[in-house]
Amino acid sequence: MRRAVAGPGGTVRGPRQGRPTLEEVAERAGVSRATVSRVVNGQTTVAEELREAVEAAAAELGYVPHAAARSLVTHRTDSVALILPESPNRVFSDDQFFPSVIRGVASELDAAGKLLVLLTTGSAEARLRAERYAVGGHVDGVMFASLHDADLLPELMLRRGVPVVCNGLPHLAAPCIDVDHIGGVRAAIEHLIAQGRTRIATVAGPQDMVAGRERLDGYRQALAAADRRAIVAVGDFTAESGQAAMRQLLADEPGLDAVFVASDLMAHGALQALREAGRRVPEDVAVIGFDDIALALFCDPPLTTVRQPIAQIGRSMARAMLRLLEGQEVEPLKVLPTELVIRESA
Amino acid sequence: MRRAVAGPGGTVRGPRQGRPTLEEVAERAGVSRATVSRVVNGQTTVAEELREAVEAAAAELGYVPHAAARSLVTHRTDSVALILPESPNRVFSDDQFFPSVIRGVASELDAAGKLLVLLTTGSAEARLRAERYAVGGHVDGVMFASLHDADLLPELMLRRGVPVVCNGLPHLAAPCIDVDHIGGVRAAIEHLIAQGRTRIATVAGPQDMVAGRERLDGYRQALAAADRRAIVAVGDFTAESGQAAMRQLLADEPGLDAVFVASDLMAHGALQALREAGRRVPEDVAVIGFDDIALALFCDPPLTTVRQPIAQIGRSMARAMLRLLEGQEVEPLKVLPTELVIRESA
DNA sequence: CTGTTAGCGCATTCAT
DNA sequence: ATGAATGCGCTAACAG
Repeated sequence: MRRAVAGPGGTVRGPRQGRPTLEEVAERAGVSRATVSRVVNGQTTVAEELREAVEAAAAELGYVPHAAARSLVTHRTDSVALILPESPNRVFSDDQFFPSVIRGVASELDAAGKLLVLLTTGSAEARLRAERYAVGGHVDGVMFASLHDADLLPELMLRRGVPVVCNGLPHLAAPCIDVDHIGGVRAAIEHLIAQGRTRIATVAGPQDMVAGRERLDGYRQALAAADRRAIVAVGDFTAESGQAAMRQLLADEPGLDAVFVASDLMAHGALQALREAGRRVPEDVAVIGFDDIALALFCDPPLTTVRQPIAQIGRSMARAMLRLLEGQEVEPLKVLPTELVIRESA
Repeated sequence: MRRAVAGPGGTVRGPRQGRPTLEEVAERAGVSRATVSRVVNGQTTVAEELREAVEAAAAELGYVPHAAARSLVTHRTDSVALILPESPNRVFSDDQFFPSVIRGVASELDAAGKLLVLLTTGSAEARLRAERYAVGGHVDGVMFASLHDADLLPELMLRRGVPVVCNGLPHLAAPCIDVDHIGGVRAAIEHLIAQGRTRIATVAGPQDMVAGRERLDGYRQALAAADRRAIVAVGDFTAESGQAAMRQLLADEPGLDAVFVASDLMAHGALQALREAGRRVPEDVAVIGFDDIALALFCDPPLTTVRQPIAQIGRSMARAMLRLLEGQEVEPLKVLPTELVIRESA
């Protein structure tokens, strides 16, 4: 038995003390370190007899390879980071977007035996830490969810030779996964027009993000095609901002009879604002959201919305990353389909 | 210059190739590796002149310490794992529990400059990977959220000398953070009794978890104190199971006039079952949930529920882990308060 | 205050 | 098929 190293008050000092090493396994099995290494890494060039001896010794000692030592020589860690460019509070708020992306990524990496490291970069320090973390070789690659235009981290990582996969910033020399924002929004607007709605407004998302811009573009295009006038207010994807923007729209254009809101969370806020103003949905004002998160079902009335396959974004990002790490080719831009889900609000 | 290693098709092989090392920085700055190391690690015992030279050289080369190399000698990684003992699909589902715990953990670790590694252990392989990951020294410590009784991972890690903090399994030689389930449930039942409800049923949670058992205990205790009979069905914390259990209760005891449901998600299912059965809430049947996640507000009618401070569980776990890693004392069991939030369903 | 030296635990040549 | 030797990049004693 190895002596347990303990501090003054009996407190254990340092995480791991008596962890068995390759060398100890080798000694116990009566072979060289190299042989143990071969067995541990599943090479087939080892005599059955020795292999069994090594396996027995490893089991008895409870040997587990030391990650850092191994990664120091292999330059691989078998883990991948997912960077969420918001604060933890925002990432794990009511908005199901990030959790769903994480779910997709996690299940795909899980299946590949890779580990997921989550990093939020809502602050400048957090961004710096993430950079040092990734560049420091803690992970084999980095995935970004829902990027803002001004975020330099992806480029920086690319320059450092870190494999990168993006969501929300195409044309970046890194594979990008996104959805068909414009197509989805056009379907929504056309649905409103087909209903006979004439004054169709929008609550747009933040304009420093592709998702915000393209959903607004889709709205403008569909309206222009029908020769209608655009009525626009801008939010930041939060419920509060949706409520405020809806109030603004009602003030600007009291006669509006429909609104496309660029996220379900904002749509929930917009519904509140409409209720405050005494407008009935959908009789007076039709409302369509975007995302189709669980909340859409719980809205009153249940929200008609453009569904985007959020978890699928995560899965696709993970798969692209896995291919990248294998040195296989990856398509530079993958666009997933969106779909109008009609419920009661429009 | 180091030879760049490239594969056949020009594909880069292995993530990082020409990354500058301590040695190169030292050479460029005209000092020894040790001096560079001192500067990089912020030691004050370096002459101003040399320090500046080193910093300049490091900046020019874009030097970032190699995590594995450092951790190989320091035995520290500055990152901590949070283990979520469910599948990714369950962890990141409608239930806000895990996301909220993650949020609490992330914000606290963030502030301490530590990194968060998320591991889901919903399958046997995932559990094995998590074990090897933690024991392999990838992280400095491991936190468990919402443990099941039969989960051996915490004990296993403890035996391996990995610092552990738990939620959901007390008495385990590892600090445990939990909430006052029993107190919260008793308050709920007393509220129902004060309303004059006489036949009070419960949809209990899974009985292989402390949260499930204690919430049922609280219910039984409060009923016994009032000399009432217990009416019990069991779910697994999902909405579907809540709906099924509620149907069961209505079949078993058509005359019930109140139900305490051990999670908001199950309560949402129960409300559906009650609606199906034509019972009005709260007129015919009062409903109280547990958790106070966002969904509770969106229920129809808005759900009276026992609030537990979920994000606070995460924060407390993180703080306990940080203290553990500092070698400071940590209280073995921390119980956070719960609180009855009265809305319209009871 | 600085440089020299010696490993950390492992995978991987290269001999045998 | 196996073992001996080497080095990944870094920190920490130890001298000076």
